[in-house]
Amino acid sequence: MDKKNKPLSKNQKIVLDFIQKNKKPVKAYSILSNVKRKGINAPPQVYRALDKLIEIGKIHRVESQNSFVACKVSDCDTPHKTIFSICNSCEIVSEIKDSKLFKQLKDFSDNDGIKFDGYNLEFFGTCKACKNKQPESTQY
Amino acid sequence: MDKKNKPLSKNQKIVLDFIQKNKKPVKAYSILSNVKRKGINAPPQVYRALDKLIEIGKIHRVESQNSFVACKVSDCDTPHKTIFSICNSCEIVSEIKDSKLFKQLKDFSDNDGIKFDGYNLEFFGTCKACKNKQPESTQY
DNA sequence: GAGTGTAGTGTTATAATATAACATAATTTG
DNA sequence: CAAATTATGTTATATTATAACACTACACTC
Repeated sequence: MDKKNKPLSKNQKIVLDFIQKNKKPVKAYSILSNVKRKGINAPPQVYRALDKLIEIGKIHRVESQNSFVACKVSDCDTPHKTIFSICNSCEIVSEIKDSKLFKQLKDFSDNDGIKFDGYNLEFFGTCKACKNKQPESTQY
Repeated sequence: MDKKNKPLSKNQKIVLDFIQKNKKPVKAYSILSNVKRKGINAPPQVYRALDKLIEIGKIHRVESQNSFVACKVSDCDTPHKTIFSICNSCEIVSEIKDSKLFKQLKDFSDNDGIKFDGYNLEFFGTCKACKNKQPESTQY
């Protein structure tokens, strides 16, 4: 159950390192080309590491971008309980921590009374920085 | 502004028809192979139709599956305001209508006070039918 | 109704994302 | 240490999506 405390393998470390260095989400093939000099040669090596890192909650997949981002939530040891905001303009992705929303999503059940194991929520909009850059746009 | 009332083009109709016939989300290349006899020959023709249908809210993209599903919400004329439940076992996708959750997501703003233009929420779990099929699994 | 703009179509080629399959090595774990 | 599990390395290929270009259909207006 303490998957997250298990030491990472060599390739997993290399891939995680690279993702953590980046502010923005990174693509699988961008990872690949950037870690080639560390001995990772082919896509499967990257994807395997990604799968494992996702499984233990160290990174998340940004579904709408096919990209990967390091988890910013300290106690997040599971996948699929994620809330992101994504800027349509600069594509910056932020992980949202909102305990009210967390709780709501965790407790949500559908019409059949089914509760869910996980969720992924992605908000789309224009981030503060990008809004300031384009004051001429019809904001209101 | 009444994009949704504009008549669909030939290819848009063909693609929408096929998607609406299917209970489950369909993949782009599955659409392609199924509408070849209607004169759609190549991926770009499918993807263009999909893009437009998404834009006018007739269909939605299920991000975690790279698949497409017809909109079940009658007055949904915009993309990116979607809530789905997805069964991990049978991959059935249902569009969730929950006015409380709708409102919450619509009104949500982040720490910067930024409101968002849209969102996509996907819940993952096991649907009722699949739970009944596997009563031996550790449910509780 | 000729000119112009916009949206749609058809086609070829290719880019970008992801996995199958197989052989081998390293590491737990009973 | 034997067995089982996990990770690695590699080649090939599957899947998903778009670029680029030529052409057509229709709507609008002058």
